[in-house]
Amino acid sequence: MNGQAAQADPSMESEPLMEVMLRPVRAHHGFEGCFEQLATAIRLGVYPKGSTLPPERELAARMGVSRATLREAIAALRTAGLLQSVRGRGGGTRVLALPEIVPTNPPDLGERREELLDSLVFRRVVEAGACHVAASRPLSDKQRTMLRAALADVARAQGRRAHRQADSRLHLGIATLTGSPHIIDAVTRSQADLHTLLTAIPVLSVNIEHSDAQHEAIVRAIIAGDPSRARRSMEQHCDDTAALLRGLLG
Amino acid sequence: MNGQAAQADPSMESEPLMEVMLRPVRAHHGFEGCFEQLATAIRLGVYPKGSTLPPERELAARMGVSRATLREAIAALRTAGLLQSVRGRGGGTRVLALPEIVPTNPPDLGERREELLDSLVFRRVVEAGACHVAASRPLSDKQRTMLRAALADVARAQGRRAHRQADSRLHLGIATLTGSPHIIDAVTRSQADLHTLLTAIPVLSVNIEHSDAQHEAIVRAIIAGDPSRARRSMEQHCDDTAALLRGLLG
DNA sequence: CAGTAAAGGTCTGGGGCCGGACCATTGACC
DNA sequence: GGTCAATGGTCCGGCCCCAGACCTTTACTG
Repeated sequence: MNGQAAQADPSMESEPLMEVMLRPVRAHHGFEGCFEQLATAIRLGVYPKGSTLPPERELAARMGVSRATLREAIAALRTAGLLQSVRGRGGGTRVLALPEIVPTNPPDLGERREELLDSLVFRRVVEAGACHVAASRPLSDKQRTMLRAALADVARAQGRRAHRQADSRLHLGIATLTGSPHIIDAVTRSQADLHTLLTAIPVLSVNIEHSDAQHEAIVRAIIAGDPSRARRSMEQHCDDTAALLRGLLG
Repeated sequence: MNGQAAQADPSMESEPLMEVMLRPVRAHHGFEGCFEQLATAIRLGVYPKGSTLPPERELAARMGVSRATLREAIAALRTAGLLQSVRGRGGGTRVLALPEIVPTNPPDLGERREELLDSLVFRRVVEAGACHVAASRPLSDKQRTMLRAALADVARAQGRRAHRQADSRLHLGIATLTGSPHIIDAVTRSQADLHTLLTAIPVLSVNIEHSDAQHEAIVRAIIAGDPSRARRSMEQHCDDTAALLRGLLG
């Protein structure tokens, strides 16, 4: 990189900042972005098996792409066997199946190791922050009920996939309580990044019981309106999960 | 929105989650994204007046766009009087001037009020989280020196704009210490969102002194390797800044 | 049973963006 | 002074994506 002009502050080691400041723009990837988001939403259980996506025109508007581009992404998901489209009134695009959780190849994990470790760090920041914010806000009865229901769903989920999805919905549900689109977006992206890796955690009784106890502590702190306790509980939860995952990453 | 199929969990109020889960893909906005990022980098002082941007080919690769698209964004910034290009060896694209900070129209602020309030909430989460992570890591002498230098730059900055830029560089500098691209990205976006609004804070002696004292506490806690104190100090700093800004937003 | 609304399906012309190749300028080096 | 490398500048064919218009299907309603 060329040296800076004289006016630039020499005491500030800003090259690293210049390095990281300009990042990929994500232009020209409408199809890819659509496909990824829809697959992630289905995978995380936001659109469970049997549910119907919003109508195409509405979805295109919400995602900020043309209907043609959206339709291509939906076509690809249909080809993959995840979606089914039915035309006519009362029709729509329905979730047929959940995406296969492909156990990632060790070399692939190796390639993505740094990125996944970064995602773990970021997850801890935003999920703990989300808990703090959620516990700071007055919650409606409806919101408390939603939270308790999501917690109960995790406890009674059978099998690795169902448990993973219920877990994701609980974490995402907490994020929605913050009322902050930025936080929701950050938690969503972090969940999406780590979903496959989180699914690799062995669903052993002892792990589940520990995890369930931590979830309960988090939910209780949020409902009690105790921001510090909510954050600390989530930090502990993220730390324990991260310890397991770091074992997988090597 | 169409009702869900029978299998969908009725106890989970997931409509809000479905609402927020799918967000704009940002397709087909290469030029816009480039322009915005470059203008922000200049505005935040990452590329100060007189400095040279990386060569076009390198910049295009880093931002993941074609050189043609990047050149269009640079051309627009040149037309705006911010950049100057010189061809030939030893040439390059130099920063001529800083973007005008246009004092935003009250109606505009009103339109963006919710978004800016959200950015304040998000800022608190990611900046406090960044401090926590930065204070948790072993820092090199170089990094400590960078931090102290950035702090000194804020203290000696003259005038609203110079002070704002030095302030941004300190916050961004802290983010770089985390070593986490996700955190750096989040802090960058949050700084970019709030930059204009933060510049609107009156640069009164009492405000500056208070802010400087808080900055010092933050830096001291990070250097001391005290994550909780670093986070709390940044939370306090963000809260005090937010209180001023909420006054502006009404 | 006809009309209507709500859904998906198809087609078209045009702009945005891409990757690559090549040209022109400038300064360092031998 | 010629060569070379490092920079910006220009051009081209092609793909992605867009917005809109219009068609077809399906189920509800009066």
